[in-house]
Order: sequence, then structure tokens, then C-alpha cells
Amino acid sequence: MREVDKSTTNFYEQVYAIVRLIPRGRVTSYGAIAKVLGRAGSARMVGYAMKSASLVQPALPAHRVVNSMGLLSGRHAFETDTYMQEMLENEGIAVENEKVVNFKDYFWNPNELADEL
DNA sequence: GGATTGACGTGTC
DNA sequence: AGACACGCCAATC
Repeated sequence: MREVDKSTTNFYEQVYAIVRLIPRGRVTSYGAIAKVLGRAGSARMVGYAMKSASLVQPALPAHRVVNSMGLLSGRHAFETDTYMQEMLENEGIAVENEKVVNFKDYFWNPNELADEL
């Protein structure tokens, strides 16, 4: 676990940094990201940050971030409510009924790259 | 500056 | 299995 800056301003940047590191064809959860940031249990903050991520450039692969159940909870924040699903399917991730199929199998743990942060 | 809100998570009932 | 409750903490009103 790398030491993270406690500055709240950097909190968003930390989130963005991790999201950008998500490999293609993989997904992760808000809780996992929050955990890396030392805010385990505060996954809401991650989601909140992601909401503003739409304004960040380059655009983040936010479609690869879902909740712990693999549900595309943030799909509605995209240009179209189907954009997120289509994007995931385009990367080889099956999405059924608004949630990732075999989510556990596609799950990417950001803790593995904590050293690079 | 207190109250409300939220792209969540885990535990109970 | 599905519904409900509570905690978390920054941002926004």
C-alpha cells in the first residue's frame, strides 16, 4: 500500500488515476478504488468523483467501473444509457440486464498496481 | 455553515 | 432471495 496524499483535492485525481489504469476488457468496483485511496467503505466518494469525471480530459474509461455486484450503476451518466453497456460488450465483456456477466471473472483489483500510484 | 445528497457496500430482517 | 437500514464522507445547496 503506497502512501496517498490526504488532500481532498487529490482524492479525485487519485480516483481518475486508478480508473485510467483499468486494463481494456476488465472492470473494477468503486469499493476497490476507495480502498486503495484509504477510504474503504467510502465508495460513494469514488462514485461521486466519477460523476465529475465526465468533465475530465482525456475522458476516463468510466464504463469499466461498476458496483460490487457488477451492476452498471452509472450507465445513466453517459451520453446514452446504453453507451456503457455497448462499450463493455465491445471490449469482450458480456453485459446482461444492466450488469456484468461473470463479473468476478473480469474483476480487476487496483491494489495490484498500488505501487505505481 | 448546517442539511441534504449520492455512479456504494455490507449486514439484517 | 428480495427488501430495508445504516455507515461512509466530500460536494453542493
